Amino acid sequence: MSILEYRIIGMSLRHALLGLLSQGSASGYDLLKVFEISLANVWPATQSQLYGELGRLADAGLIEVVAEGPRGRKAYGLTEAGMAELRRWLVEVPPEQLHRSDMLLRVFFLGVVSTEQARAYLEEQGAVATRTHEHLDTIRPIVAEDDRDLSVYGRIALEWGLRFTRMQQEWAEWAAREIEAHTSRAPSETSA
Amino acid sequence: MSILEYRIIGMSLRHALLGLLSQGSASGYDLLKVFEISLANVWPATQSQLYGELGRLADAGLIEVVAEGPRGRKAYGLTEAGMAELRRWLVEVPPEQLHRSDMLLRVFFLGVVSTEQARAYLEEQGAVATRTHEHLDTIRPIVAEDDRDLSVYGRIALEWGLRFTRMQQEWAEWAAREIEAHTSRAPSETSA
DNA sequence: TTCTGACGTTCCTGTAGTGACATGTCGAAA
DNA sequence: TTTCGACATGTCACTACAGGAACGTCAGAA
Repeated sequence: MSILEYRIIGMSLRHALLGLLSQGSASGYDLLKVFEISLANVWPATQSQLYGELGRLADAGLIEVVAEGPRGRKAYGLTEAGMAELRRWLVEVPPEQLHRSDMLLRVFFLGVVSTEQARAYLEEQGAVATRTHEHLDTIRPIVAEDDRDLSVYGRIALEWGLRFTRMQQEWAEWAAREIEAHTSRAPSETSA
Repeated sequence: MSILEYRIIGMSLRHALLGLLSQGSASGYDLLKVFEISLANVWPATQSQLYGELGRLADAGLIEVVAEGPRGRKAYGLTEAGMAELRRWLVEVPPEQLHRSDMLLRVFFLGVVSTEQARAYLEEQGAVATRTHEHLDTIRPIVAEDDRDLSVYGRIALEWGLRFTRMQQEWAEWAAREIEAHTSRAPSETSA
């Protein structure tokens, strides 16, 4: 049996923009703020990427300028074709199951530092996860209170974050214990 | 190019190579096989990236050619400087906490498809996670049996995968139920 | 009035990542 | 002997991404 086979179908910035515009028209600047705040942990994007992509989407007829404002502001809205593309992506294109994981890569090579350093590293990771988890927990009531029709998806995304951070935290603790157990069974020279 | 002007922020392909070479010398072709098989879901890399990076690492003095074989084969090994850099990266450089998540991005916009489609999507995600989990579970005894000194880190990485997939699966089931509950409370028109 | 700061877009440079193609060596089979 | 497939490295063009400089507009404060 071969290791998982998957295809990487990139370009989700495009669909992030379509998704945001499906919830109302906005300018590049507006969208940039959304990326800086609410979408930062999900799909970070920079201004140079964003404006470029908006231009390409407009050329492709997926979005169009629906209003112009002061200072050259252009508000974009989704076209029919854009909405169709968004739906198609959501339903038909399989999501990426796995992505590059800096952390996992490190774990593969933790053996080259001392056991003590490896344990300290994992404890730090657990602590970071705990902090993030607590932060998410803080904003949970705020999201829950927002009872617009769509907010169920906001809650689902938040819950993912909560579960992910808790998992990471428990894993880090388990891993640190595992290293300790391994060390006491077979004490190796501290190699760094 | 001197080591001084060599940038070391981000770019974990570099450290993946150093990590692999820390476990024994290997040629570009050997390393490519490792990326295709065991490192595929952690840090995918292509051949064009790999050979280029090997050249740059050699120029920077972090690795060196330790043997030459037939068909122009060059086996690389880690230098002292390379090992030092690997240790530095592991211990000093903080890992990225968050990365792009295609899946979460989709959840944010699930509202634009019908409730039925959204539920189906989440169930599919749960099923995929379950399959991956089962696959990982299958290879668990193989990893456990390999009792070299370093294998504890292999086990830790595997455990991360197991916990991650279980978390994802439980979350998808929870989310599907959540959507169902939301729908029965406030039945909305199927919008697609 | 002038200055400042937020708004808003455009462009630039450099690096990272992808897929395809080009080049060549070698062993074994037909 | 020819040919084919695995081995092995190298290069190319293109896209994605990051960071920021440059530039103009407008509202309100000093």
